[in-house]
Amino acid sequence: MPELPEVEIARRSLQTWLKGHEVVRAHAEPVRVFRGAERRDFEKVTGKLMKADRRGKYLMLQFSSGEGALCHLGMTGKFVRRPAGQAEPYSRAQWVLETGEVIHFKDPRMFGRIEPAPNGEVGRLRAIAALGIDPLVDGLEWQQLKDAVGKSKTPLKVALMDQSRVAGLGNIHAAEALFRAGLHPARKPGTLDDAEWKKLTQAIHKSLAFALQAQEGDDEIHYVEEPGTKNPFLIYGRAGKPCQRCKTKVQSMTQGGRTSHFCSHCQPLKPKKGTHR
DNA sequence: TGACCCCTGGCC
DNA sequence: GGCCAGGGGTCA
Repeated sequence: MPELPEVEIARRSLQTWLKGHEVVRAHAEPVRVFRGAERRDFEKVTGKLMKADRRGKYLMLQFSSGEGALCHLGMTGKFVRRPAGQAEPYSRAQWVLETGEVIHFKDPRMFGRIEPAPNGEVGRLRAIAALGIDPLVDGLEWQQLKDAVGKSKTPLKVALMDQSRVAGLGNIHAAEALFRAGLHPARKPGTLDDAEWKKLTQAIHKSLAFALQAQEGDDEIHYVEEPGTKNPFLIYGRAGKPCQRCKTKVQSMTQGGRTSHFCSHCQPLKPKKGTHR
């Protein structure tokens, strides 16, 4: 599931692939990915890639034609580079380079989104204006996290996934950060003390850094997996299995319509008295 | 603020 | 064969 790190990798890949090249033709399939946007406008998104920015899980691309695009990978969206003439399953949009190579936006489930817009408007679209702090672009200090999330009345994990507060965390990295910080996903944000906000901020940066370094120069993230498992994460997707730290059985619960995984021992709901401050 | 919906591959 | 995954938009 693309969260901030995967989108950042996509951004870097596009920059690499398009550097020194030119999109000579853009084509969009008649699919949901384009939502309300004029699909035909995508065909104007050509030329050299001038700028590739990311904010949260959104990519903002600007081209020398003057036309750009706002892209969201959704759950299964991905940019791939293929040789000329090679069919790509689930390709929803294509950029053809002067070399004949094709950059496909593939997205089997079509939760992704592409919105063509003139360069000057790409960064001002409503979806972008609504985003909160991006931990990589803006940096994220613990006071900022406390300000953005601390007043929320929703469970901590739900608040962390609220893109208008912190932009870029999804179900996986929110769960990972909470585990690293030793915080229960159902804690009320208002009950965290400063030490816990500091821990959580560090944990967010660590979780994102882990994902970004796991990628190592390739065009997609290859998480390092524990031997014998298919799951590289500390807590995400480990329901019913022993916690990697304390061997307590990992719990799962539904929050905001998403599954949350946590360890009731490492992430107690009631903060331990006297261990902080 | 929360429920519902979109969509389909993959897993049980 | 059926259910689950889930980001984000929309609507009550």
